[in-house]
Amino acid sequence: MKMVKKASVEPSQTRPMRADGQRKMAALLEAAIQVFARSGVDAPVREIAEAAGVGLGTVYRHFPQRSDLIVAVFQGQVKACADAAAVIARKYEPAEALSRWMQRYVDFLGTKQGLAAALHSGDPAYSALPEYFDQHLRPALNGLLDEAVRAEAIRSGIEAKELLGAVGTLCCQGPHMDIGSARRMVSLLVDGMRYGAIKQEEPA
Amino acid sequence: MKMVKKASVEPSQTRPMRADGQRKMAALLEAAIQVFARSGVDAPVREIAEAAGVGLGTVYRHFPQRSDLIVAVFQGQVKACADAAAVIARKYEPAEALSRWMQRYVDFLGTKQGLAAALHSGDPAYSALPEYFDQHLRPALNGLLDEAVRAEAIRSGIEAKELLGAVGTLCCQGPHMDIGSARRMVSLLVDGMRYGAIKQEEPA
DNA sequence: TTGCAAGCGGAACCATGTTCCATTATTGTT
DNA sequence: AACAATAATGGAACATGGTTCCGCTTGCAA
Repeated sequence: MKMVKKASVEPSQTRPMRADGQRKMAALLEAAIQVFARSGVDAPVREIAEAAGVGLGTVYRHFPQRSDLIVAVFQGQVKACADAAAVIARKYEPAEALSRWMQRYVDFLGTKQGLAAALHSGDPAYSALPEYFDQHLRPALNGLLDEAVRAEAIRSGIEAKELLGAVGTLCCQGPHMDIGSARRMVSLLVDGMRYGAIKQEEPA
Repeated sequence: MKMVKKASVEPSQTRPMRADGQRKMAALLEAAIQVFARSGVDAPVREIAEAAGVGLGTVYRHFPQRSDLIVAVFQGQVKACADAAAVIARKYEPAEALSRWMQRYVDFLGTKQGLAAALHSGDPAYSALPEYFDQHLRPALNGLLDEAVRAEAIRSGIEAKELLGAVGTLCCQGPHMDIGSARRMVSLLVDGMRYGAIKQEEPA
């Protein structure tokens, strides 16, 4: 059992991807990044295939579901967003940290045309997305939430999953996608949590 | 110039709709109500046509855009929701009235599978919806908002349109559409407005 | 060099929204 | 009552976009 070098994505216990396969996959990822940025995450698959100089079948071979492609493209940024929580928590007091991280998440979603919408579409083609996001972001948010509650800066009893979902929906105001509006509404949401805090602070 | 009886929808300054036309239109509306309730507002047009025992062409003759059909089906309920604002305002203090009306709106949107999503989809087929909703609901909400601000129960500077949009998005959590979650998040939003009020009340 | 499984391309299929037009039905007029 | 004008109908046809399928090609190990 020789361990040949593995491609970034490989089924365990099996041979590594063929060289040309890896090449196409990389081209696909590259193209998807471009196309998603230009036309949003709901760009036609054909468009991505063409941009990558690849057949449709090849797209589906590497990314059986549309959402697999999206996850592949954004996983780095999702992780970065999750990691930002700890950094922010170190710099600010709990409630402020929570607020800032929420805005950080808004900034991420808000600049990916169609991502937020896809996240909540319920379209089976995107089914893997909510799971992926929740799995990675919930722990991060939960940490911030716990600290803020412990500091009595916000009310308790808020579900991270619910909050995450709310931010996601607030970021999908159609195509006009006014990120400023999303930011204001999320800010209102955070203030709502402060309103029920044990220690009632003076609002700015 | 004899005023013949007019169909519910008729271009001004023109002959009334033919008798069979009115019949089909009524059947269509009837069927749409059923189908929307059963399969959501994004049900295939063909399904509605079939349910009404009508050809596809007939659907598009009476409702050139998909959204026209939706508006026709829900206009009564939208108006009722708008009218509820005045009633509620008479019964409760300003902030409470605002809160209750917002929940009223959530209840409306939340029980119409897919309506909230359509409202924010940006899909040109639904383009008339946001306009219609905004036009009818904004004045209602503005009244409540003004009173609450005047009573110094909430902060000022909140845009009714933005708030309406936010509630709409919060109501489209995919198909699972947990109305409880939407209610909690909207409640948080309202509390957020209270947090910035001049007179800071004691939270419950 | 050669055999074969991995990988490829894109035609074909399905679902859905929308348009078009030959056919049918209603209605005011004669 | 018969007719002409035209409103209204139904559904085939077109467009778009996701997904599947399969015969051909190619990298790789023997």
